[in-house]
Amino acid sequence: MVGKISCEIKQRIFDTAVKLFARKSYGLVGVREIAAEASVSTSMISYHFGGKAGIMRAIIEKYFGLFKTMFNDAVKDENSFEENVRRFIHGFVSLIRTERDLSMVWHSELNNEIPEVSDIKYRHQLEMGVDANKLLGKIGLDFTRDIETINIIGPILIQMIYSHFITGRMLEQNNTRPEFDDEFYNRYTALLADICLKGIRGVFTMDE
Amino acid sequence: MVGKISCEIKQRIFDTAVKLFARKSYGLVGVREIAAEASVSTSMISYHFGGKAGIMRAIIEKYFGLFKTMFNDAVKDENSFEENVRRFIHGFVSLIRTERDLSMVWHSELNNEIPEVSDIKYRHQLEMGVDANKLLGKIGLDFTRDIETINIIGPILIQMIYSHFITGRMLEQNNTRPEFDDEFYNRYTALLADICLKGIRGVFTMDE
Amino acid sequence: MVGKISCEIKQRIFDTAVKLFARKSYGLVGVREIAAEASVSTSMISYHFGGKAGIMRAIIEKYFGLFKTMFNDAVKDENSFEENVRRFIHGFVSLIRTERDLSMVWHSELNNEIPEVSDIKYRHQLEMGVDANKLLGKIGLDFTRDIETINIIGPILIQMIYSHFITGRMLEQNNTRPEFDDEFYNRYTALLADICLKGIRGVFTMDE
Amino acid sequence: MVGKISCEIKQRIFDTAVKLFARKSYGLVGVREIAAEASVSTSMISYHFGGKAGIMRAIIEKYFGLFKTMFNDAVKDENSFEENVRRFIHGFVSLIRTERDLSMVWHSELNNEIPEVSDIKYRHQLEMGVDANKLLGKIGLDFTRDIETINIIGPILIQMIYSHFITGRMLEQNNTRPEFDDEFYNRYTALLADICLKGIRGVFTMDE
DNA sequence: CATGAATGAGAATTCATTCAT
DNA sequence: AATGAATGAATTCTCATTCAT
Repeated sequence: MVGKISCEIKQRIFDTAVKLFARKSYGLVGVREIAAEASVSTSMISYHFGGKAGIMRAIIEKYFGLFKTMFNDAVKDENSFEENVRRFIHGFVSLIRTERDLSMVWHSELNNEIPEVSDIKYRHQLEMGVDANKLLGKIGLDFTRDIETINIIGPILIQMIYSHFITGRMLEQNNTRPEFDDEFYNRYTALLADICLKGIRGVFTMDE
Repeated sequence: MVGKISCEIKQRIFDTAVKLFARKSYGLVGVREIAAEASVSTSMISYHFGGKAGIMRAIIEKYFGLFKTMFNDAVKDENSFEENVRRFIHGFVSLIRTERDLSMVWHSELNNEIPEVSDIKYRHQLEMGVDANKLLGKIGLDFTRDIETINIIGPILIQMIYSHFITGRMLEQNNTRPEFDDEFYNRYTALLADICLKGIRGVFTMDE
Repeated sequence: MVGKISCEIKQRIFDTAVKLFARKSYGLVGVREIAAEASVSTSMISYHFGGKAGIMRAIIEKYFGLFKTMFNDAVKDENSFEENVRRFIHGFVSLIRTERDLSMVWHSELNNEIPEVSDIKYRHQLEMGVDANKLLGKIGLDFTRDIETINIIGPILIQMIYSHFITGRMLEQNNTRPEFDDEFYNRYTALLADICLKGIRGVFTMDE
Repeated sequence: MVGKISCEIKQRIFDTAVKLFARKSYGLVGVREIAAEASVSTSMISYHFGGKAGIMRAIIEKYFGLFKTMFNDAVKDENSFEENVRRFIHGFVSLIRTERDLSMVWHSELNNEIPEVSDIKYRHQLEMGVDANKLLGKIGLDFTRDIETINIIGPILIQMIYSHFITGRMLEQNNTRPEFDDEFYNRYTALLADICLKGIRGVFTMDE
């Protein structure tokens, strides 16, 4: 089973690596650091994952599995476009919150050229394109004609949803230290959906 | 002047580093690689930038200077909110296109913990918050009351604008290899502005 | 019995190790590689041979046992010098052909300093000196007086016989890919004996 | 220039590696050991030779250059076959004596599969075949018809000449510790030539 | 200004072996 | 008898930096 991790040590390495990669990026984290933080011997990384890149592969597989499950739970043919958008955004935000480090690693390594990993990245990205079409198709787009628009809007959606988390640490470092609780994320999710459906100004006309 | 690089070798190092960092991330690029690609001796990096991190500092300074210039050119008090949004998006897209590698480095290193660089990152991020407020203030937001919304919408805007470039390489690898010319970026800019102002569906009601 | 291996797994490890050592040398083959190729667990090597060096010891013991048997079968007091030389060469070539990998390992590790193995190597080399004397003594040499000549000719004989096998792989890689069948080895054996008995030119005066 | 080594440290690494490889084989010697014995930093090996295998490549190149020079000095078209054989043997023995470790490394790695080095080994072996033909051609061999014989006798010659050095250390370890001086090597060279020209028994009929 | 040899710390990985099962 | 997870030492190699020239 993809992403299934049986051994306890293997899991600890995986979790630690995800945490460190999220904070410092793949290239700036060493296997010694992961091993030390996970309290295992360095050789265990090669033993269980076949090397540092192997952890990255596992991370991408794991993330994609979660994304797919989330997507299939959220987006249904029988729903309206608006409902699908809201449910997708909600599901995506929940996924990022639940697996924040994992999600951030996936996102920040999107653009990194790591040869050993590029094959599975490529495969998953193709599948995400199919998903995007399924979501946006409801709006009445013709995939063959409007492929450019789909290829633009899909990424926009993803980046919008991620936006808070990308700048999250930055805000945490600043003097304004807001609390990011369930309440906040409800507002965040609603805001995203409103912008998608009505534009920025729509957010405020609705509020007032 | 900020970001001004006088010496020709220094400039070559800078440009090469930007190109490589954009492709492979800061942590995965070594000084030897930069020096070789720039056809200079490795010691020149320490000499001109005081080390690898020094290049990163220069990159961030340079990017921020360009951003600030762009912002001040685009966003004016005398313009309407809609006009400011459109001009900002246009200016931002143009900046990213003109200095694509530089922009990608800035963006992808946003979340990376590089101790030697974190101080200037922090300072600049604060200033961008001020800018965001200036842009969104036109919509009638009260900075003191709606700070959360501003802190959410600002990043959303940035990520939306970046979205195409983040997934750009991915698209280039896929079988669909669209041409990204001026025409395309006009459509892209308009699309972004429309989504901001009217929501996703608004994009299509306008088209038809 | 020396060299006798009872357990089936132990035998598989031994054979695989011989094969790999012959191809890549003792120092360049790891226990993991042997275990994998033999489809056994790595720990079996320590279990059955007490470690990697233990395999080498077993190899040397095995080879020496075969050599001794061959020698005693080939060289008899009642034979003439010429007959003994021819029979010895024939037996030696047959031995190398039958146990080619084993023979190559023995030969190529002749000069390698492997501390854990040097004691048995030393003991066997002494015995081979005795054998050489027995063979060459027939020619009328006085062991006590002509020991230097014996110590020279013995090794010469061995290296001559091995010569084809040492350069065998080289020839196989070259464009000329001769077939090495029984016919060939008959010619090879005769040629060796002729050189020993008559010199290089003698080979050709006989042919014509 | 092939084999030319300018830097003093590079030379020290080379010499030390040759010494250690000769004693323990390529696979059993580590770069740390070489560096320590040569009193240089470990990284110098990668710096100057591009890695451990690079030393091996340099060794093979160096040896082949010396061999070629020796061969061209010794074997002349105007000489008789016998003279060429004697001069070749003499030159070869001198070469091995002068560059004993180098020669032993070349010889003992003949059969080792070191992927990074196999290309140059292959190239040199081809050229040695050409040399062998030149030497033996004088005896009246037809290269196209007698290629098999040449391919057999060439290696035999090499192994005969090497034989003393291959078993040399062995003899040194034994209780009989003969002195190997110029006198000895004169006898050794003559013996080899006599065997080549007259066979083993010829050695003694001449002596007596 | 610019070089490139040199460094030592640190990188990832592989090693042979052990040990609980 | 056999396994395979686990280890820690040792492997080769790369790192960013320094320094004499």
